[in-house]
Amino acid sequence: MASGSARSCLEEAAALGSAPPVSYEESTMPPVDRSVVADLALFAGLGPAELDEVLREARSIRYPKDSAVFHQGAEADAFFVLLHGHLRVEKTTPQGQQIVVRYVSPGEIFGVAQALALKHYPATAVAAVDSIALCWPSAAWPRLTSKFPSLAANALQTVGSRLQDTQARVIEMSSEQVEQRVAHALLRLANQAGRKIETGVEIDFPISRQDVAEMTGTTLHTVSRILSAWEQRGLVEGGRQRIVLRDPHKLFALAEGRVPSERSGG
Amino acid sequence: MASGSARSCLEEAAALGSAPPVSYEESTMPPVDRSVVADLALFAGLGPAELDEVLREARSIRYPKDSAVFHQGAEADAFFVLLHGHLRVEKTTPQGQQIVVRYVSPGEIFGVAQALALKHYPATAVAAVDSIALCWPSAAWPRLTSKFPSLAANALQTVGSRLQDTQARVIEMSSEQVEQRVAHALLRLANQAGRKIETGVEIDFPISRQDVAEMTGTTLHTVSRILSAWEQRGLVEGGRQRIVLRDPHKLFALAEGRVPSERSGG
DNA sequence: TGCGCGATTTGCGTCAGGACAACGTTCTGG
DNA sequence: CCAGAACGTTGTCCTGACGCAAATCGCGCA
Repeated sequence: MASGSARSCLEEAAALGSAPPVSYEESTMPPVDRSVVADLALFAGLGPAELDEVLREARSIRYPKDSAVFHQGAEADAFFVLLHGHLRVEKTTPQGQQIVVRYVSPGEIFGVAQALALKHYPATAVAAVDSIALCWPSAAWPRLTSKFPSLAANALQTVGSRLQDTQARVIEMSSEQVEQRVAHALLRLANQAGRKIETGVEIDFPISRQDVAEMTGTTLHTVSRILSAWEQRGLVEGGRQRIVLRDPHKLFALAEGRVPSERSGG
Repeated sequence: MASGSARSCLEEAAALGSAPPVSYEESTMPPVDRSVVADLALFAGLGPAELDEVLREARSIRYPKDSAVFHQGAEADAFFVLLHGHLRVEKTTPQGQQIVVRYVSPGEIFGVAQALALKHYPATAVAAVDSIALCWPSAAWPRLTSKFPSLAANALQTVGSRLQDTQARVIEMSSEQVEQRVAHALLRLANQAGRKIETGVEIDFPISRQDVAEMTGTTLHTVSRILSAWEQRGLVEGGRQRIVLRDPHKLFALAEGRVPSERSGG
């Protein structure tokens, strides 16, 4: 609900185009240096000159923690690549319940609604920590992809792997107990945003029990209970909006189905 | 497990190329006439000549009911477009449980694993009724998309809308009761494969309670109970591997959350 | 340093829905 | 026409997870 204080991509662009006294940086500073994106998967296969051409239309925008990059239902006027930070992508059901769809990590393309023939963003993206993203107007997408087919191919792969993830999640929700789903969710988070510390792997951004509940289709109460039990067994280490996996291997075994949670039997 | 008796796409192609006494049809018959695919969304934007070029590499294959088009885990050596019939796409969990991922309707592209950078099919596709599909070797995909960028764009939209559907399903499973999920599943099926008959809308292919259970993450027992209750209330009409929606509107209301199932309270 | 709010923990009651079991019904093949 | 199998229906029991509610903790801010 805290509507972002950050300007949207198009507002930036409009300001750039219309402001009569164009400042030095705005007129001549390349929006982004290609070194920061040269090895992103999305741009694999593009030469330096081509990269510059693509980046010429981009703007770099900073999103403070808890600000929204875009809102569910808003007109999809831009697409993005995350450079730094982490975003939480969430959907709200007609009944008002929120669901965390996924987290975006640096290097990922997101908000490509226009490429999927959507006129509006299907979800809301919120900065979980201070973040920086590149941003292009949606109108640039057809032009860029027709000129650089590898962009479309790479985007297709990205969307495809996202589809795989989402289907995996459907399967988890169909076939697994809550405890296994939570384990899977944490492992996935650690995998894509884990930071190795002495006592294990820490998830690199603030995440509440509520967030985990919204990722796994359960309630914060249940998540809290599960994490408490795991903490007693030395599997994880909790804290305010903080989770450390102390024994990812054992957690994985638990996620896979064996290793009963509490039961004495077996 | 009934491994299809149908030849795979590549076996067909190999047979075509290597069989010494090439028969008349095999050597000269165009694999498919463009009239049968001219108005498929996938090929929107291609001229007749281009269409012919794309179709030149395709083969048309018939899949009898219950035969597999491809198996989960098999090498992804082809991609397909369904011309006629209906396919059930299912995944098997490591624990052996099966999940129905979706149904494929005529006109849809499927099995594009290669485009998503997968070497193996992530799911199994089985003909729910006798079906016919066009089939291209996976190797043709990069060539075709680089020559006809609209193909990639269209595929991206297809995969994107599939992603939307899957996410919608995740949200349903997170936030809805079993009964609502079953209602949603039936409405979706009716929507994409419904046939209007006197008493309502019939789902156009054989579908068992087990199948519905695998779509909604529940058990066939629960599905059976729910359908029985609905039948008593005149919402649906059952039968062996057959479901007719007699009152889609009321079913929709039920799926949306209001209209309690049984409760007497108000 | 003390206050206040949001995050977290935890106990308890309840119930939807899964497990088990038995039976009825409709196809299929000989 | 009959046997057998696959599909579907129903009843009973039981458990895991949700809802409610209250206590507690920890961080940020003044």
